[in-house]
Formats: sequence, C-alpha cells, structure tokens
Amino acid sequence: MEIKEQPTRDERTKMGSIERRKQGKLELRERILHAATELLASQDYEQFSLRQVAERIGYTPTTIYLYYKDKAELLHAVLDEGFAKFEQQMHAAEASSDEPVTCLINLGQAYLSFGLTQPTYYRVMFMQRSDYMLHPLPGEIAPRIAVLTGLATSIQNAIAVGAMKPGDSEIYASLLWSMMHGIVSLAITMPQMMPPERAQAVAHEMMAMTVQGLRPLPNKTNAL
Amino acid sequence: MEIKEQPTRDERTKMGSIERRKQGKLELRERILHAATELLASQDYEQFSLRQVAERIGYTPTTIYLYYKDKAELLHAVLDEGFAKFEQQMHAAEASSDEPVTCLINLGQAYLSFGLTQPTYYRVMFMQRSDYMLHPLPGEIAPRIAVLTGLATSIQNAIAVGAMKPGDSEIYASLLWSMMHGIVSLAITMPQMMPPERAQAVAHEMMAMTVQGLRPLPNKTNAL
Amino acid sequence: MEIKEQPTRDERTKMGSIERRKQGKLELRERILHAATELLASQDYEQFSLRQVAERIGYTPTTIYLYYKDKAELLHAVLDEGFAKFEQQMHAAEASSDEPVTCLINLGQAYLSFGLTQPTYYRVMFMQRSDYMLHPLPGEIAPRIAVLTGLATSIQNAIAVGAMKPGDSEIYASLLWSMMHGIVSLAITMPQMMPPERAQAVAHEMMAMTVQGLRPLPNKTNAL
Amino acid sequence: MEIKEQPTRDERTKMGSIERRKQGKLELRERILHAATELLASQDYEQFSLRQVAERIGYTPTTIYLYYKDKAELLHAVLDEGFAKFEQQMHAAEASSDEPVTCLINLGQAYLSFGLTQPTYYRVMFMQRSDYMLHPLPGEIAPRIAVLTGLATSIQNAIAVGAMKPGDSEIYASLLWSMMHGIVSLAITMPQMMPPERAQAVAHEMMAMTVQGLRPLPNKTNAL
DNA sequence: CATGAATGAGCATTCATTCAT
DNA sequence: TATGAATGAATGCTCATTCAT
Repeated sequence: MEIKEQPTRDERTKMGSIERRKQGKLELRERILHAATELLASQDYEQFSLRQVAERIGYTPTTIYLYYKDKAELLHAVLDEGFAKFEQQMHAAEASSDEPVTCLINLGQAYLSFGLTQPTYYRVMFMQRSDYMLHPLPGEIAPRIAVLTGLATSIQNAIAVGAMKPGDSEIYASLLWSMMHGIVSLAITMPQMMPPERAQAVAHEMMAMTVQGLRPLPNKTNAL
Repeated sequence: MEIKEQPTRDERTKMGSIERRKQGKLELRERILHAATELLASQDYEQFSLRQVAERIGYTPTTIYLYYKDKAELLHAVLDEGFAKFEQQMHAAEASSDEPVTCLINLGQAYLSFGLTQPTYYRVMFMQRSDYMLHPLPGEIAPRIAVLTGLATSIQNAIAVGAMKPGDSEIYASLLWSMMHGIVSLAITMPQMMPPERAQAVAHEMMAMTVQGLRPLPNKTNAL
Repeated sequence: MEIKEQPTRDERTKMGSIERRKQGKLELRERILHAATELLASQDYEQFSLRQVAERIGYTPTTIYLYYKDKAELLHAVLDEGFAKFEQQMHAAEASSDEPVTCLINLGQAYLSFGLTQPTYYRVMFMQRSDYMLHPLPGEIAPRIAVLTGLATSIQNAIAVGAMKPGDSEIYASLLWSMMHGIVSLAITMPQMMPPERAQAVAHEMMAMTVQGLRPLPNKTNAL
Repeated sequence: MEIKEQPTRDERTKMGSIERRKQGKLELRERILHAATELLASQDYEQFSLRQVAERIGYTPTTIYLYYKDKAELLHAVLDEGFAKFEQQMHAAEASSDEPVTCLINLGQAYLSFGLTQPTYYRVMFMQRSDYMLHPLPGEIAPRIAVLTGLATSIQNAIAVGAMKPGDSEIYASLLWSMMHGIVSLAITMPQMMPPERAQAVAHEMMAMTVQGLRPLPNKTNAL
C-alpha cells in the first residue's frame, strides 16, 4: 500500500469547477454531450462512466441528471451524434455523382472511411449497441439504419445501367454491407490482421468484383 | 434507507443452491464452463462476471475458484473449447476434397456454418476476445488464428487451376475472411437484418463472384 | 446451509446508520480519521480495513471514498496527524532550555511521554508503518524521521560541555533512541511487564547512566 | 485480463501430493509444523495462511485440522518452537560462565543475536503476538516469558560482586530488556536506521554503561 | 488418515443513482 | 441551476472453516 497524496474524485471535480466558467456559455447540455463524446472516443465503451464525464467538465455527476435522464440517454445522445456524422457522410457520397457506379464506389469508400477514422463510434454503433440503430427513437418513424436504404437505390441504378448483374438488389445491398462491415470490423478488432492499407486494398478488390464498370485506379493510395 | 423487496444476488444464489442438485451430475467443472459460455452469449462481454456465472449454476462464487484459477482461466477455457470446435470443422472442410474450388467452397461454408450455429462461440472468439486467437499460448508455437492459413493454401491452389484470377493470395484470403466475417457478424448482432437464409444467399453470391469455377447449386437451401 | 443468527457486517452497518446522527456534527472527515486511528490502535495493523472504519462511524464503506481517495490516503492522514503532534512536542522540548543536559533530558521525557500518552499513534508511526517516516513525502525534502536529528545536536552539545563522554554522537543518538523505543514499545505491547511508572523509572535510570550531569530528582513521580 | 494457464491451488496441492511421500516418514504433524515455520520465516506474519502451509507439504488444507485445532493452534506451535530456540540460547548463555559480568554480557549477546538472526520469530514473539508469551499454556505454570527471570538472577549476582551499582534488580532487568528490545526492534523494523553492525556497537556501549566491570573488547567485530 | 466439495465472511474499489437542499 | 451527502449493488479475489465420506 503506497502512500501518496492525491485528490479524491470529489476534490478533483471541485477543482475543475473553479476554472470551468472560463469556457464560453455553451449550453451545458452541449458541453456534457461533447465531453461524453470525447470520453467515449478516448477509451472503451465499457469504461464510459458518468463520473468521468462529470469530471471532464468540472461538474458534479448529479448535474448530468438535470440534462439527461440517465446514463443510457446520454449514451444515446452521443450515438445520435455519431449517426448524424455517419448519415451526413453517406448522403454526401450518395449525392456526389449521378453516375451509378461512381456513386456506389463513393458510398463504399465513405462507409469504409467512417469506420476507419471513427472506430469508437463505429464499434458502439454497429458492433456493440446495434440495437440502438434498429429502433426508431420515440417520435421518429425511420430507424437510424434507414441510411442504408440509399444503398439499395444506388444498386438498382447500377443494375439499370448494366454495371451490375441483374439480381435481387436487396441481396446485393446485404452483400455490400457485409463486405464493408467485415473489413471495418476486422480492422477495428484485429488491426494487426487488417491494417488500414490492406483494408483499402481489400475493399477495392471487392468493389471491382461486384461492380463491373469499376476500372482499376492508377494511383493506389487514393484508390478505393 | 429503503427496505429491500427484491433479493440480493447473494440471496438469490443461496436460494438457487437449494434447488441446484436437481441438475444432472454433470461434472461441475463442465457446468461452470457451460454457464460461462451461455453468459458470454447473453450479454456484453464486459458484463461477464464470475458472480453471475456462479449464480447461474447455483453455487457460491468461491466455488468457481476450486475449478478455475481465476476469471481469465475460465474465459480461456471457453475460448479453447470454441477454437477446438472451429478448428475441427475447418480441417474437415479442408480435407473434404482435393479439388481446389470445392475445397474453398467447403471452407467458406464451414466458416459460415460455425458462425451461424455457434454464435456464442463466434462472438467471443472473433468479436470480443479476438486478442486470444492472435497470440500463441505458452508452450505453443502457432496462434489459434493459424487455422486460417489453410485458406491461403486453398486459394493458391484455386489460382493454380485457374479458378481464381491471379493476384495476391494474401489479399484474397483477407477478402474472403472479411466477407464471411461480415456476414456472420451481421447475422449475430443484427439477425433482423441478416437472417440465416439471407446469410446463406449472400455467401453464395460472394463465392460465385470470387471463385470463377463455382457453379450455381440447384437446391437453394443446401447451397452455399 | 445454516440460517444465520448474527447480523452480517452489512447489516450491522445499516443498523448503525440509523442511530448515527446522534453523534455531534463533527466534520465527517474528522470522524473518519478518528475512527481510523482508534481502529489502528485496537488491533493488528494488517486487519485495518475501510469496512471496519465505516462500521465504526455507522456509514457505508463507500462514504469514506468521498473524503479520502483510498485506504492509503486515510492511513497517510492518520500518520500525518501523529507526526504533527510528535514533532511539536519534540521541538518544544528541544527549545525548552539552552543547557545541553536539561535539553537532552527534556527530549527524552518528551519522547517517552508521547509514547505513553499516544500509544496508538506511536504504534502505527514507529512500530507498524515506520516506512512512512523514512521517506520524504512528495514535495518535501526531509523525511519525518528528521526530527530525531535534533537529538544528535543536543548530544554534541552535551559532549562539548563534558556532560557525556566523548564518542560517536551518532552512536549515542542510536543508543538513546533505542533505549526510549525499547521502553515505549514494551510499555505498549506488554503493559503488564512495563507499566507507566516503571517505564518512567527505567527511563530515569537510563538517562542517569548516559548523561553524567544528570542529578537524581527528589520527586519520583515527576522525575524523568 | 491476461489469459494464461496456471494450476488452481487445488491442482497445485494435488500435484504436490503425488511426490510428497518421497520424504521420510517424519510424522505429518512435524512436517506441518516445519512447513509453517518456514512459511512464517519467508514472509510477513500476516500473510501466514493454512492454505499456503498445506500447499508446501502437498496436503489438503483440511488435513491440517487433523493435527491442529485451528490456525491459532498451529501458530502457537510454531511460536513454541521459537521460544524453545530462544530459551535454549538464553540458557546456554546463562550457563556459559560463573562470572556474573561475563554471564550478563553473554545473555545480552544471546538476546541480540537471536533477534538479529531470527527476525521473523522475534517479530511475532515479542512484537506482534506477545500475548502468547505472557500466558502460561494450559497445563503449564510459568509463561514463556519466565526465561527472562534468569536475567534478574544474573543481575543480582553482578550487584553482589560489585559489577553493578546496588539498586532494584527488577528495574535493572527491565532496563536491560528495554535496551536490547529497543535495539532489536529498531533493527527489525528499520534496518536502514539500525543495521546489524550498528546494533552491535550500540549494544556494546549500553552494556559498558550498565555493567561497570565490562572492559572494552579489542576486536570490534566479535565485540558485544 | 485424508480428502473433496463447498461455504460465508471479508477485502478494496467503482459506479449509477437518489434525495434533500 | 447545481451541489453535497450518501447509498446499494457490483466486481475479483483470498481465507478459515466445516461436513460428509
């Protein structure tokens, strides 16, 4: 048993609370959300705790309950942000081109890129708390997962222009999702087996196999 | 200071221990292992606790220490069992045919089938404690993951006979693994999105795309 | 499976918490510190546990963590208090006279008196966690034990005025410390063998032997 | 949580039990006692546990209960051995000379030497479980501490021959005991402050002060 | 004579949550 | 709006001890 003088968490929180008001008058609710997001990104989802969130912003854990019903609600809010980012990137990719093949490729690249750059979000959203994305929030109709329906549309377009073999577009959607999800989740849980460059290479190969119109890109680093 | 109305876990355990001997005289060590496996299946890996395992079998947590050194060893035992089954099925598939394409198909099917019929094991082995499979156990040379090297061999054979396009067989191995892992993990975490039949269909399509020599099977249910 | 007839510690704690507010509104932090000190006094240092401290004050163990970071810090606080008292008394004795012999005698008496009147502190400080006094705290230069260097100075003075035989003043310091520590620790662990009056008598005899200029005091009870 | 394969304590015990009978047919009771003594010497008194004793001799913890009522009884048996050694050395010193001064010196040296060479025994016997030595065991009249009465006799002899100042021989006994106990216990708990050589030097000085007839020894290393 | 099987009490620590203020 | 004060449940783990065989 070592003897060392360290502040109680209470004290740490109190210390934080002295300096805290320097920060702009950003709504506290936002600050909590922000801290929670950062915390989630900085460590495993399982270690995520309200105490630590509170400590980060220099408030008492109790305070969080004034803004969020409980831990689950805060976590959902964080995931919501994650989905917002995800949806935004996917929609951007979807809108990036009128050409079905390019569109599909961009969608794939967007998915991969989200997974590789936001592994924590991806992990929680798609691997640990996927329940969240499957159910519409109270007051909403479509669940979060609906973003992926854009995929089916793009596939139908690709089939229409002959870039993909005719077939069940639902199956194709599942297939593409599985492919991308497989790469990303291997890259996240076993980065030794699937480092980013390999993930890119594999993804490119997959798209090449799936989408006939895909031409090998000359520059490998930018290639999907 | 509330008067509690629901039994503490301790109390629950005690109650359980009264009824426990109904269960067959299956070796307790096995029962613990089984309960641990089930528990791992039923929830987040991080919630996995010896106390809960003990509760499941109606014994005191202490008892577990009579059979396993500590939490890690119990988990280890679970994983070991899982890998034993997995390796056996993969080796069987590998040995099932001299014909490279058939071999590859059988390997794929074996992987898929393991994932779909043993979701609990798959989850822990490939999604939650994948670290375990990456490191050789003390006294062993090859890590568990080595089973998958059989895949690379089969791929090289397939390329040799012209069933697959020439290319980096490592990339192909990663690609096939990603594909299968994607399907299985979606099927496990989001069965609504990827029910077993769809998983089969998607897998078949993937193999068809990847392995040229693959002929569509007439009977859909048995098809890969 | 016995039906328990005696309350668990948990239950005892709960019971205690009902009556606890009788006690004055002494700051809880102080109460904890006090309880810890008493507990340390009452038994082997190794049995010292936060649970028992909590039980003594009628609070949940968790509550202690609101006031002290962990077990080590609480122990630290106890020792710190003890050393503060000790140093104060020793410094007072050191400053009590310019006459070397008197000074030495007063130092000895102060040490003895601290040991006899604060056996709890003495026990922890000098017999159970003596490691604490040997190492400077972070941010401090001299370790707690430095108080005793005053002793060496007094001895040198006493030698200078011929009250002690010339010799290694370090050895003399060790000798005096050993003597006093011997008396005090016997008095603490075996009061039957070394009741306070005897401790005083023995100490007086020792000083008489060591310091030549010491004159036998007429009044035995007040004598060193 | 690391994964590593290590035997349960049960298994370790079992393994031990296979080889155990190699050892002579020394009475098991003795073997237990011996193992306990070794264990006590090898670590802190507080860590002393029946499980570890059992493991050392390759028997089940339960077995110990066939020979000793409980942990306390085994510990007492161990301490008894300690006292046997102690008494033997003290008696040898007492009988070593007819000359009172030499006798006293040898007693002091014997005490010091026991403390320095058997610190664990000394610690438990005189510092941690001194209660044990103060009470006669059931069936015995004199408590263990009675050895020290030999000291009083030697002192009376020394006074008789003029080697010590007339005075209360009880006080002198307490004084000598305190001195030696002080040195030894400092040497044990704070070896940095009281390494063996210093302990020897201090003890020599003390004896010189107390016993007039003591002549400084020429050879410092062998000196008391 | 010895074990196998199991338990209950204990430990330090962390966390989500509640309630009164 | 925010906090202070406290709790109960949970976790991994070790130990002395008991009881039936």
